[in-house]
Amino acid sequence: MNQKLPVPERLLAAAADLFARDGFDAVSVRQITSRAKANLGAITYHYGSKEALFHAVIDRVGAHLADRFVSIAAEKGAPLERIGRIVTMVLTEPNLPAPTMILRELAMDRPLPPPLVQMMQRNMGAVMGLIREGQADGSIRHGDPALFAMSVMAQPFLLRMVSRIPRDIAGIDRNDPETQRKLVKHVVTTITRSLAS
Amino acid sequence: MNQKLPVPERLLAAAADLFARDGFDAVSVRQITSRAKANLGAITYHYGSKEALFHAVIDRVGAHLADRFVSIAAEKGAPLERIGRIVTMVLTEPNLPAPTMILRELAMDRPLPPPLVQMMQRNMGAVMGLIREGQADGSIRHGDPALFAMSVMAQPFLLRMVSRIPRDIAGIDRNDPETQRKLVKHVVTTITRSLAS
DNA sequence: TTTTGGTTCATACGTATGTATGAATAGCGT
DNA sequence: ACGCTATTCATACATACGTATGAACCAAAA
Repeated sequence: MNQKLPVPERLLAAAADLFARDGFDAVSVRQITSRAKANLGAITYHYGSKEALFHAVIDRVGAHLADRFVSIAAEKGAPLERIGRIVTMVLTEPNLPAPTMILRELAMDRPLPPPLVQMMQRNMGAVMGLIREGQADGSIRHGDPALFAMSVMAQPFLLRMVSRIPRDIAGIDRNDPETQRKLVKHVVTTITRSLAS
Repeated sequence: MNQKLPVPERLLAAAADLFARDGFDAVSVRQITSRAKANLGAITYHYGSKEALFHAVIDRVGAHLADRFVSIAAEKGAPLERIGRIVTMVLTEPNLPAPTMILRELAMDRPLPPPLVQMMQRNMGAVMGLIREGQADGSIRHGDPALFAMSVMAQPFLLRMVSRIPRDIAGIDRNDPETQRKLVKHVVTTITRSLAS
């Protein structure tokens, strides 16, 4: 890690790595400060608490994902085509901890971190906008845009984690580039077919 | 809780409730034994360790879910129709902690509990069987049954957690029975359309 | 040069953790 | 009634946790 970064940035980066991989409960303050090469008290001093740092991480990775959604949604192309690009991005972007962190937080029975709610709002907004546009031009069938948006995101978010499943069960090896390409094509096709009029 | 149950069963039930809600890391041995009205040492005595108890819980809830999958897959009806029933079951069955626990474990960067792998194997097997049957009779389009099965499960597994998302973002309130029915209909339709030939 | 405020440090604290252990208890079989 | 095994109990242990704190340090401003 770049020692030249100021301590708050190093803490954020270390926390992002560890929280993305292991989740809030399984990561300790000592692990984060050790990885960031900072003092044990640095988290409390700069962020106030472990939880506040966690929210800062969610804000950082969430904003990044939402930016990508909004950015692709604003590109040229048919609505379904742009939805396909968003789905491809979620499935193929290498450093993208947000989907896993979202799923993990959704699976916990505790209040969602506010930055996560904000990010989901932007993501849903971007996808719902595309769906409404497609419904207006007749390329997407009628239905509740919110439900459609949830369905669009379910597959890529979950199938990003397919590499976690033993190969002989998932039937695919996501570390194989050809299989990865096939998976992306499959997901995009499946989503496109379910939305098209 | 039924005090009449033997201690191992009470521990399993208490652990199932707590692990389902909060996940392995956030639940303590003391919380489980307190809820089960058992002694602090009971977990180590009967199960060997906290982790072993966790695996026993996964085995219990995983076997239950897999049984439901296999049972519905074996019913009468067209393959797509039975897939629809499986999806409906996942979305509507009230006491079904397995989907959330699966997602949570998939979102962690640690080895999957063996009982979870076994359960996924049975679930995938049941759904893939239906897909192959549908492809054989021409009702389901050609494609990799494993990929199709993953896609089938992605939406219901994830959309079970929609109630966790603030209503004005998800656009739906799953506590409202009419919205719940609409959600189920939407998911079944979406999946059916994406599979149909 | 001195002062000031931000930052880092080493240490401490109270609380919590999972596991271990020897003693006590209970129930079953002989 | 006795012996044995399973089970439960209360307590202890070593370790770990997040947060707090006063001291030390550093850089910028006066």
